Amino acid sequence: MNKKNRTLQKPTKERIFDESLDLFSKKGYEAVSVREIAREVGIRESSIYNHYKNKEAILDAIIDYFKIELATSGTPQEDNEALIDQGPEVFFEVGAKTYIDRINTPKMEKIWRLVSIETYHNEKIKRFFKKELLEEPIRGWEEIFNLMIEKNLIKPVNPRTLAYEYFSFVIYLFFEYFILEYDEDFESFMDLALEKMTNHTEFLLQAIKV
Amino acid sequence: MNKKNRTLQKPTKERIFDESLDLFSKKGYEAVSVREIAREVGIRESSIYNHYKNKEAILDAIIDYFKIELATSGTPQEDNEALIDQGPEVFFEVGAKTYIDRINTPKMEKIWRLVSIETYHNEKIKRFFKKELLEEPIRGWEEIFNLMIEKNLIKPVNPRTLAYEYFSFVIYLFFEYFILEYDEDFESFMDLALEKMTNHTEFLLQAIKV
DNA sequence: GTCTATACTTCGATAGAC
DNA sequence: GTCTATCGAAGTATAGAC
Repeated sequence: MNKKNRTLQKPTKERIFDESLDLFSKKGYEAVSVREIAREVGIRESSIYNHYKNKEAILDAIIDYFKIELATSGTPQEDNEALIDQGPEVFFEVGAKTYIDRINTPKMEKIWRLVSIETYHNEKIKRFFKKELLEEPIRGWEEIFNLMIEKNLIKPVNPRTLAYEYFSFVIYLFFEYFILEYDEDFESFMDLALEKMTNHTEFLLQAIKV
Repeated sequence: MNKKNRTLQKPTKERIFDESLDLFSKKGYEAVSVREIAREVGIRESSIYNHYKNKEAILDAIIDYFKIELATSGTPQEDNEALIDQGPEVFFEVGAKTYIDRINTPKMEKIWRLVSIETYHNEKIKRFFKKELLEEPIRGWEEIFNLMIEKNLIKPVNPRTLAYEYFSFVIYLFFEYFILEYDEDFESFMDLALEKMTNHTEFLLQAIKV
């Protein structure tokens, strides 16, 4: 490849990252060989090791990227306080937007899929999922519902119960999409998922409104 | 091994089944080798092939066993009709009992775990999960809620929405247990899960009671 | 039905030339 | 930084003796 073409292309390390993510998210980490990654990138497998220590290091890089992207997305904690006074409707809307924003690029969508399918047997991913994608959001929503109750915006139901009521449905939708229907059409799934989520929040709202 | 000991022992085919299930549910299908199964059973790997055509045939046998066990458990359809008149409380109780019954033996618990972790990348298991463990129950619960509305036992909320409200939480609990917390203590998880499920059904009940 | 022996394949990873 | 060449380990599966 001449110099001109090379300057037009992404660096090899980034191409390894992208192709690995593509393959991992489609087939699972174990089912993808280093040879296969190399073939897709267009280099020999031994050249991979000039960029990453081993296969696992590629996975680690992907997870690190995911953590950083998640950390810089979503609503800042301080804004929550101001939003709460506007009532639960606004909050559910912002909440839904936050989750959608987090899968809004093809890259992030692939990593979500990868995290979903590898959680069960990669200890690092599992701990990350439990802590950052389950316990932390539940805790956050509990706090939000608690404040709403204090401000008399909703009925005084146990805020932890409400957090589970709201968030278990989100987890369910993620499960449905990334585990069971990932191959199918994204657009039509998303339409249906949004409709389900709307029904869910409307039901919840109806149940707790003062 | 002499004849007396052999008669006291399970047939080799059953021991292959049991050890395979044990290993698959702990480590995942791909991560278990035929050699490893053979070692646990106490025979050579080549002897496995006298009982099962190949590794995949063992998995198929496990899934078949699971299907049969599921089909013969649970509440018969006809009984539903009679139960509905007793109101939603009774139904939620029976529903919870049904799901618990289905993981009530160590063998069934292991298969649940196996199905949960292999769904993402075994096409047969995925189709089975989607159809029998998700769509069919949702459809069943929709029908139940629909009848309750007709009999004026609950508020006239969209029965499909109610089915999702109820059942997405069940899926969530299964996900939490089999994917995220399987290693941990079953008893203490079960206590917490039952408490969560009780909170959930109480909340739902409160929201839809006439 | 179990054994030994082995064929055959694929994997991750390294050494060293260029 | 990429290549050729190759290693050792591990995998599934089969043939044939007992």
